[in-house]
Amino acid sequence: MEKTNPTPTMKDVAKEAGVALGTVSKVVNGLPVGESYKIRVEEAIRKLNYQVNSYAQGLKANKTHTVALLIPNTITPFFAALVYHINLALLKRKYRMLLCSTDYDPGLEQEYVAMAQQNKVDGIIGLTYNPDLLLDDATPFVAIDRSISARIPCVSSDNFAGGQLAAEKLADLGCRNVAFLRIGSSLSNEPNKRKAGFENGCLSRGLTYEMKILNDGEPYGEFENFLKEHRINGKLSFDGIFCVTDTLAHSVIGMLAGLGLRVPEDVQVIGFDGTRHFGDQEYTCSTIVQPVPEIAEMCVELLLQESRQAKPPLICLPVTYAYGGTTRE
Amino acid sequence: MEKTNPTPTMKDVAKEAGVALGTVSKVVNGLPVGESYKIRVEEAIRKLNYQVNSYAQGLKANKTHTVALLIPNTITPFFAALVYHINLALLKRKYRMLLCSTDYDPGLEQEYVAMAQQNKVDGIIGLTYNPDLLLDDATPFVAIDRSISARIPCVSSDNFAGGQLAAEKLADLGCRNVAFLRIGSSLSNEPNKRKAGFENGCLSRGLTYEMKILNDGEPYGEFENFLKEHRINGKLSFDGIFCVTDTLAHSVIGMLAGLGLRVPEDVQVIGFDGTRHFGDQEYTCSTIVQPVPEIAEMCVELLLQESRQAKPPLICLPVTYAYGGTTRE
DNA sequence: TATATTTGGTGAAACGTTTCGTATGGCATG
DNA sequence: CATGCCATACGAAACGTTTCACCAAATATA
Repeated sequence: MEKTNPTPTMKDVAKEAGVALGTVSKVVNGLPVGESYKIRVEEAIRKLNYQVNSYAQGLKANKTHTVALLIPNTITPFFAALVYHINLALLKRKYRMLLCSTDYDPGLEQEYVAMAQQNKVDGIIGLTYNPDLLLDDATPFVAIDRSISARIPCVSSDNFAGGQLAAEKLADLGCRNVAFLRIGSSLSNEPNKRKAGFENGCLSRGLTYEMKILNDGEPYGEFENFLKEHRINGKLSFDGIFCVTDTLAHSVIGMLAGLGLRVPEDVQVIGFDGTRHFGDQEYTCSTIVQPVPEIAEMCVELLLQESRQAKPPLICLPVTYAYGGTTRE
Repeated sequence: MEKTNPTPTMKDVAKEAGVALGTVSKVVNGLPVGESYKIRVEEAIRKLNYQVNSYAQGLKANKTHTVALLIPNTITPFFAALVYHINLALLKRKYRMLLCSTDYDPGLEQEYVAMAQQNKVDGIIGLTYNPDLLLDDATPFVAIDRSISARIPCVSSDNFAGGQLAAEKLADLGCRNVAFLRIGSSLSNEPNKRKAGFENGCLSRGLTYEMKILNDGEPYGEFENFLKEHRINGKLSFDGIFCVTDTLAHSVIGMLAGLGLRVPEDVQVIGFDGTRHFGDQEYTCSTIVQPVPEIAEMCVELLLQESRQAKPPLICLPVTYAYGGTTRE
């Protein structure tokens, strides 16, 4: 009578195949084994529908083939794209992904890090906002966008060059007076780099410019006031806007439409990130594109590479401009 | 001399505290232990910075506090919102989430399921498209949107009612001739339910209607043709459009603008999903809102509830209408 | 044919928990 | 003061792998 084992173990397979435990282990792990043994074991595995217990594996090998990703949320399109492409890069290397959505909460970030380490993931990729995140040095860590410490590698896009590119593009498209728009006083400093680059670009191209930080609470009212202050004889005193993110750009475009201003005829708008609908070729606005697939690939590569480098690299990837209907081209 | 143990175990803690292994285990798991013991153990844990090895735990208890989520991608806003809210619901119960992005690939879906089961996650939540997905009955499974088998509970929003609501809303807002738009011949059947509901609503309100499936490849050209066919004396023969998703609605609105048609003055547009930018109060278009937080909560609840019910429930959650600027109100 | 050498399968030990039968100390009872 | 009982800490066994020292068989060498 066949004894139906609910979840067969290596021992069961060994018995079924009439071989030793270690032999089964070798077959499972692809180590060299005599052909006849291999066949018998594989048959037994099929017959019993055996699957390795990766928790036993993890316990023994202290390796889990799992990486934790810390990210504020999955809804912001840039984050969503990051999650997607990091998942892809991990899948390619047969790694699994533990998703940790932190909501920008430093406490939660720390909690997730502790959990990830306790959970013995093989590494952590983090886009975090806790300036004094506590890391053990047993678990490799790669930061995105924000350098955490001198010991931690960091991958980001070239935010300064992006700001500069936006200014140059607006200048090329005929703008003379431009504005930089961002929301709130974010904890991160990419916006500052984008702003600095934009400023630099404006200066080198002789554009007059204006910087405006919208209040997080009610950007609409503030933006309207901003526009009123800059309207002379019914005409806007600027003809180009660089928004710190595409999301903000979308809002701004909506507000402009609500105020009877045409984009790109009256004002040209450039965003930042390179958001687009999935599978769609079209960008949702003219934008500075972050190379998300490359960022993802680089993070995973750095995280999983065998040799820790003495001096952790700070990678800065190039950005590009893409037309998305909110500029003249 | 203090021996610096790289990763202390329960045994180390026991030695440090001068108690037995089992006592440490009890303290760690919050089981009743004499107060003096508890204090000594907790002190030792702090001193050694001990953390439980959850792989040993998983091996022993056959419980991992981890749930796998299968979803086509994280970029489509509806999916992104699902991921976010399911993560939240899991976090509340101190569960972790293994994210499996499947790209609509049935093979990859099956692979992930096998991996999840092998990995001994405590359960799987899946929005999948493989009609003959193979599941073992050891791992609880909850389906989203698509009922997989009679043995598997399924959570979805009321797509039929949503379609109906869209028709009624358009009727209320003064439309007389409307169109239903979708892209491609998706494998899923929610679009069909939305269409059926819409049809039903149109009939009961006396609207004339038209159904159009846009080709996945080049929706723009097709849509333009569709419009041309329905233009009589320069005027469109319909005044309301119901799009099967918000994403499609956005594209359609862009196309309409490109053709010189005003939304909502010339045509009113209603989407489906309830997409909005993160933290923003505003919907990106007028839309039928899926109750994503409730869907997430329900999935997790069903998955983790102790008692498997004899007859797995098919949950159908109510949808609502929300104004987003692309209708009269 | 006898010995050295290699090849490759064997199975016990160990990874860090949880569990549970056993042992011990304290307290109540007669 | 002796006995019985209860509460609770103890620690060995088990979970399912991987690893490695050991051993048997097969081949090569003299």
